[in-house]
Amino acid sequence: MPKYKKVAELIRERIKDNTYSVDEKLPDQNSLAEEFSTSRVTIKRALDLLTTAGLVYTIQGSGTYVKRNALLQAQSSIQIGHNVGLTTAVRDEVELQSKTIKFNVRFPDEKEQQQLMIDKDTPVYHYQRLRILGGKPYSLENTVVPVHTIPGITEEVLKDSVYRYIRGELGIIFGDNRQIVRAAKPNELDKTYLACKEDDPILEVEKVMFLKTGTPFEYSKVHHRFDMVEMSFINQDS
Amino acid sequence: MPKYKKVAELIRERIKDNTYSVDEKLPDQNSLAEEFSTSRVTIKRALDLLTTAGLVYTIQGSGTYVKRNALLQAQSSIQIGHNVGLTTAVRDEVELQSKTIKFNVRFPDEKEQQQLMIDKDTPVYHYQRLRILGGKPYSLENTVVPVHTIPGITEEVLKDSVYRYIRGELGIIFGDNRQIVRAAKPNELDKTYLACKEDDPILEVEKVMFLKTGTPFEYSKVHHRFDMVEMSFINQDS
DNA sequence: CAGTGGTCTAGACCACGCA
DNA sequence: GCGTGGTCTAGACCACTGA
Repeated sequence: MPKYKKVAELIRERIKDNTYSVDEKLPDQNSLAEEFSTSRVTIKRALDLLTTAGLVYTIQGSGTYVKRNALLQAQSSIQIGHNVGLTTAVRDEVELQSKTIKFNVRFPDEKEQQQLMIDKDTPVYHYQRLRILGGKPYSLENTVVPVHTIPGITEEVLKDSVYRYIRGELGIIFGDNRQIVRAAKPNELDKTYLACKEDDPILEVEKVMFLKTGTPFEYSKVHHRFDMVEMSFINQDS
Repeated sequence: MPKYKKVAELIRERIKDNTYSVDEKLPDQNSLAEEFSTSRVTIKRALDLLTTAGLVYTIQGSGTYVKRNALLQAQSSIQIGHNVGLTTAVRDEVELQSKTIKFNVRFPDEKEQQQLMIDKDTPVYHYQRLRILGGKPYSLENTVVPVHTIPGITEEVLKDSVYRYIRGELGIIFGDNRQIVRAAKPNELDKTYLACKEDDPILEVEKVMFLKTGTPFEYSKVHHRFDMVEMSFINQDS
């Protein structure tokens, strides 16, 4: 682990155990550089990490301060980018299952061509899966994946995790993803598989996943039961 | 503007106008340093910016490459952190209005105390506003703000923009915000003010806004008409 | 093994906050 | 004007890729 990350980790510990407490000013960068036997540039990089993580803020000419809400963020070690995700309103010990409703290969429609940056003659996998948590269905996935980007998807793979297959078996590295979230009315499939009543809303998530190289490799629309899933995220300041 | 930002901006231009095209390798950092009459460290910082912005990716030992989907991001100049927001499914020329339904001062309930990090004796403003776009109501805000953090809110301020008041009049700097998004059934207020039918879903956004210092200054729950608002965001890779 | 990106240093100068 | 953070440099060493 590079030194600037180590230093950031050490300072994070100090914030967590109140060595540097909320609203307090940290020692100046020169002092920190001396204490950690490093250069000021390295200290600056460490503090930048902590700033991005939402633990501290700096005022040029004044100093570096611990944020009022730092302790909320200080628990886990430094991980940025992982700040968005689905939260199921359920405990951990519950069993997660998948049931494949549909699995075939076809050509993409226009929207899929555009989102996946492929032409109309590029074959895609198309599958629908029902996700079940503790015996209760909670979301219905509808996914399209270009065959030439992620080859070798089988019903076996779908029973487990597709992402684990991509990362583990194929050794492919993920990149960004773009999502759009809406509220929607349930369609016939939702009523059938998610046991939605006529007036139960759906949380719809439309998503495009990219590889590190910027190649889109998955376009999906997922319908979630409104009473089992919510999405949370953090907006960084600019 | 610092040099590393200028360099980043110049490289972004080159990607945009195809001087460096998709999937292509950029010149190595030493060459770039020479060309821009700067040091390699500065080039590295510029490339880091572009990486964060999703335009390029690097492979140690190999080089820096333009992402396949770089052009989508290359249009606007470099702005990170602004990647999450509400999108109204409407054009620009339409008029935006606010109608204040309720405005008073009271003490916070338990949830509000916790979210705003205040105790039960700290007075808060509480207001509800209907947002109207081109004559059509599209969202209903329910907002709580501690009086001692943002003093001087009036009905006049509510008619305009509260954020403009905070930033402009009070000169206070915003920081992060945390949001949770859900689908929900409409309540009586929604039916009255948003003209929701019984089976029209609601997109509910619960949000806490923080100052740069980490002090929470606003806790809100906003109900959006499902057919007028969606939320989009980008997840960075880690 | 040559080329490339990732990290680190010591020292310098600038911009800003604050008294 | 002093103390602080923000930027920049030249040079060095290391880690990794790929021929």
